[in-house]
Amino acid sequence: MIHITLPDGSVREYAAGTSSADIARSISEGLARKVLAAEVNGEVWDTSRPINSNATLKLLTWDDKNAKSTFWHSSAHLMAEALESLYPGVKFGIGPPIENGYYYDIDLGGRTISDEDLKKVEDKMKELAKANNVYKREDVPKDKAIAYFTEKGDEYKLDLLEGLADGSITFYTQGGFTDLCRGPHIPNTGFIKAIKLMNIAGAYWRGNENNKMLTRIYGITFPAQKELDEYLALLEEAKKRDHRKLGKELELFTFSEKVGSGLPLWLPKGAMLRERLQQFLQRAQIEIGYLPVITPHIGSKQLYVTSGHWEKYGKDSFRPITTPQEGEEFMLKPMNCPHHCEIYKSSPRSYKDLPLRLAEFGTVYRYEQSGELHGLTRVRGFTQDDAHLFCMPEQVLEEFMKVIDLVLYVFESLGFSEYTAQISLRDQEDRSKYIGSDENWAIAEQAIIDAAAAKGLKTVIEYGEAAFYGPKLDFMVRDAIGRKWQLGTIQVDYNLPERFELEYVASDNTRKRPVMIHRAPFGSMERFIAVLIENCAGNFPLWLAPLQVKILPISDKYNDYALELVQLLKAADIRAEIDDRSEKIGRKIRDTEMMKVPYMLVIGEKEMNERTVSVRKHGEGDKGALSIEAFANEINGIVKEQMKGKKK
RNA sequence: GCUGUUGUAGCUCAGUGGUAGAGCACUUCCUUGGUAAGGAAGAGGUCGGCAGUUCAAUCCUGCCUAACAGCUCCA
Repeated sequence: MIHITLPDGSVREYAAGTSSADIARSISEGLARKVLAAEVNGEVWDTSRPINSNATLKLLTWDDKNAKSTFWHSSAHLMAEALESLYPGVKFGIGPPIENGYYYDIDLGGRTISDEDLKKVEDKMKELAKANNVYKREDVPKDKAIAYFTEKGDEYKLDLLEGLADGSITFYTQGGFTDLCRGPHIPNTGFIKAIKLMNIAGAYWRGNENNKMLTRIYGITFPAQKELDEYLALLEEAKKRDHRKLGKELELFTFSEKVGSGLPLWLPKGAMLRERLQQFLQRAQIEIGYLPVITPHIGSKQLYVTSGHWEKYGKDSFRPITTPQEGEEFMLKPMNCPHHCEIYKSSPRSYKDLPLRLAEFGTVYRYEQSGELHGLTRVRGFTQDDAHLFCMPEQVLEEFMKVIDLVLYVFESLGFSEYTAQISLRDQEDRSKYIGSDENWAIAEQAIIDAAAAKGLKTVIEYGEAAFYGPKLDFMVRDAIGRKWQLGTIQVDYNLPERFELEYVASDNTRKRPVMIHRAPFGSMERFIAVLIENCAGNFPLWLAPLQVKILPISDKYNDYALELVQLLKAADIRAEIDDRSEKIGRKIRDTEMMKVPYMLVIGEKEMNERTVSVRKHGEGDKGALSIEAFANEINGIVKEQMKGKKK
């Protein structure tokens, strides 16, 4: 007999060789029908796999992350089976589960597949799913495995087999399809009730652009139709919130082919929003000792040779521009730090001056590959809410923690309550892509880990994600519909001070090297606003709304009173406009609602005579009449409340 | 950058080997209407750009460009 420990701590006794499916059945039939996989001693297994010794067991159902992965991985096999039956001779790369669904990379051998074909594949999958085919696991010796895929002519699987040791190779078979796979899988295809193939894309074999490009088909499946419907509804919602769509509709920003791709043009409403944000952060920063500086948009190429950026990114940057007479080379600045280093050097620094915190909303230009450009989240010209903190080594930890406080304050103020922090460290194998001494890297990495721990951040560590000059702490926020975005960043840098030979005079009158911290709570104004738009679906909080109040006269007769109101509200620091078109009130309301203006004031005979306003709130409707003063006070009160704790 | 898809009026989109259409927006006029689209008329396009095939190209072919999806990249 063996002892099985369940998550609640209870221990049950079973015969050796009992499978987790059997155990599930022994608990309840209902549970058995829902179990997709099992976590045995922390490892995910097929439910049919016999357990031969004492173990801890967690039965995994759909709501478990690992169960979903297993489910989607099995779905990838199902899709492969469908593809093989529809397109004989098709070869398979890899078919893993991903965050939402799965994909399979396939080589169609010169054939192409269209969106219409996907429907056929989908139908075939549904048909095969209904057959309730069992996923059968089989240990296969390496030579047999090689023989199988040689016979099949699948060079990709053979390529994969090369990296696998004999004795560790398993095949899974369901229906008529056999695949090289380490598993695990769900019990049978019948669990897959709802299937949707999402899209087709190209992907290089093993992600290397020198290799052949395979066709990648993305799909998602669910154990019930209802869940698929919900997922598709979520996608619809995401589409509605897409900042590119809302940015156009709400007249926030635009792009012009003539100006150039990746170069956003901020329209008046977008600029208003952006300036509100900038002012908000700038005030917060001044309060905690930051000093605003301003530097030009270009800098001598020598500046970037010194910084190391030329060597590292020179060939991927916009080409230098030259002076006509002397041929002197200048770069569009790809970052602000070298300029700030020179500001540091503009005068001798004493330990008493440190930390020196230089802040600039600095616009930078980076050549991003054409295929990378995406709305406001990836552009070629953008403004960083940048600052560089020059401090003594012993101040790093405290400064770093203060920055974390600032970042969290910014997130909270803007409604991002769910965030995670990623500590990005050096690649442990390949250190050639980084500059700077091992010793300084070790110190910097430790400082970040300590600061994050001291602030109680929940963090994940990613190796190989560091910048070339230093480790980072990146903040990822989760938006209203669950998508993750990288925003703020904090980076420790021992390298630039070295390259720029920055110094300060210490208390013992020796010259010492300061440490730099780069940080940007928003990251970039562009990306942050993109995420903000999607998070609030364009319904900005009142303090940020480009236009706060639209005044809607019932007819032309009340335009004068409406204009007077605009002046009164503006005097009260409220952003107001009039809609003086000769349209009916219903039309004016509709148009204003569509523009997501927080407040509408309906003005007619009654309001003019009584010197009141009829308040209508966006998305809520008629709120009744108020005196002008009462309304202005309400607006200012709400803004004040929203700004509470915010440094205004 | 790579693969695929797309590019028609300010916006959303029909359409055809014989030099183009809708709705909304816009302009003017009528309407002065009380909480999500009042009516009429008008104006607006070298059908993304450049070549080629053709008697004839917005439509077919090639190249370029931009957007979209994904890959790769991101100081």
